[in-house]
Amino acid sequence: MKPNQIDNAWQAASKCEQCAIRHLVLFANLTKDDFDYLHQPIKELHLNVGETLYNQGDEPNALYTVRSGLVKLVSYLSDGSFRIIRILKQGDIVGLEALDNKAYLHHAVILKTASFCRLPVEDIKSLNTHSPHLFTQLTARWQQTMSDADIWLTILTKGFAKQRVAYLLLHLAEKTETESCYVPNREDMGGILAITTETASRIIAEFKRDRIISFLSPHLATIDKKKLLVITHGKNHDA
Amino acid sequence: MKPNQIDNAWQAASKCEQCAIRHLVLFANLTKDDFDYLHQPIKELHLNVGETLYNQGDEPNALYTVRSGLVKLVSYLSDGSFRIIRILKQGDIVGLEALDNKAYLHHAVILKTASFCRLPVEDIKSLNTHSPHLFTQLTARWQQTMSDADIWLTILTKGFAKQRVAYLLLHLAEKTETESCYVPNREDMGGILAITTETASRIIAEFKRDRIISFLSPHLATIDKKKLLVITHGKNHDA
DNA sequence: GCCGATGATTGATAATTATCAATTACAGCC
DNA sequence: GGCTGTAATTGATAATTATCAATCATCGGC
Repeated sequence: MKPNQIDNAWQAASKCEQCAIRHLVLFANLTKDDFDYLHQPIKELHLNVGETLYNQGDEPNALYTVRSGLVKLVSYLSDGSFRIIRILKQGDIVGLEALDNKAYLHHAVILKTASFCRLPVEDIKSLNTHSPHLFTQLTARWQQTMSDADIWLTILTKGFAKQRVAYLLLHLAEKTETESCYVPNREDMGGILAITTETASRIIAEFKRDRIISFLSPHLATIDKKKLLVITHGKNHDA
Repeated sequence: MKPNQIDNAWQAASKCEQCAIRHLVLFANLTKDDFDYLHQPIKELHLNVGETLYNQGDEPNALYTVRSGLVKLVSYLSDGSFRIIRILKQGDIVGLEALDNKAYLHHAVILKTASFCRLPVEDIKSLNTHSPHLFTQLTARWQQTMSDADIWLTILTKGFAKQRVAYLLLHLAEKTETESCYVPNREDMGGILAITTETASRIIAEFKRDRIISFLSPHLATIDKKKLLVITHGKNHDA
């Protein structure tokens, strides 16, 4: 290793330590010594809406921490249709499967302009071998991913399309700090909820008429959580 | 530690090393030395159909390897309905969330008489800290769990009830060594596919009439994979 | 062999959703 | 401002599924 490479790594490390969202990310409980095992500087990536972080089947050599923005994980089925497997937000890890040296399982596509930290697989592995601090976080991340998958299953599963849309909006609202909430386009909502674009559109249109949702911009809206919760719970018998 | 405890651990360890399905399980690539870190003997558990390995919310102090049988992971929703999150078979790990010290996320209920190895969380953690061999396997297991969850999502997601039932049967057939395949009762099929018991029943009855499935016993049947695959792909326009 | 209980099946009907086909809204661009 | 392409919405209809309600099978126990 050349000295300047090490310097770079150190720089990156010290940057990591000062990271504003460090409490949210994989490196949350590393010590200063642990950063020695990062042999490359941690690079930051910026991507715009519609761009791709990686594709299904790509050889995985890094995982990514979402610093800001939103990312969807998309899986294409044999019949050409697609499903959205999960939506990831600040602090989430994308591409955890890289650690298992398997090809990426999904396409990772930007929904809302996003920035990432790129964590090379080899560094993560060596860090894990030499220091025990990462393991706890990795465990927590896997855990997080699994329970997210469970929530996704629940959304898909619970009741009729209208209830599912309501549940999805509430779930998306949890992913935002502010009062406004990201609303996917109708096709993507269909891809998440296993309904057609038209059904998604009809329901959102109805919600708009009922003042349950108000759009501030094409993909940003405020929602009436109380009403949505009622809808989630079952059928409401009012006009 | 008392000598006899150590002896017990060693015994268990040497048993693990001779385990007939060791290539399938979490300890697949441990060395003899690694087993030193198991401070309790690995206990084996046998449970019958309908019995519970653990309940949602239980304090988790162990994970389990399925040695034989089938287990369903069940999650109850706020409205009293339930969903089956996954079905686990030989070699799979149950209760991986225990490593994160979180309560178990599901109920684990026996579908087909099963035996388990009980792996205490503390042992797994200490083993992981002291030896690098477990990490690879744990990674692989998490990975496995995630891609299983993906498949589950796909099953739930792809097309109409009939297609989903077909897909489920094919998936269950993969979980069996023999030609015959475990078929859940209609209520459980509903819990997996997010359809009603009646719909599940109608479809299975139709499959029976069409000789796509033939029951050998209430929960065991041979299936015509080719026909099921056709159904999976979309609608078939024959009587 | 009979009984009771549980699960599976079937029927009739209403509610929900997909499908096909326009139409409308809107942003970007010349 | 008009044009164009994309996304959203709406309508009409058929297909699918839920719901409610019986009926049928089967298995264990007596």
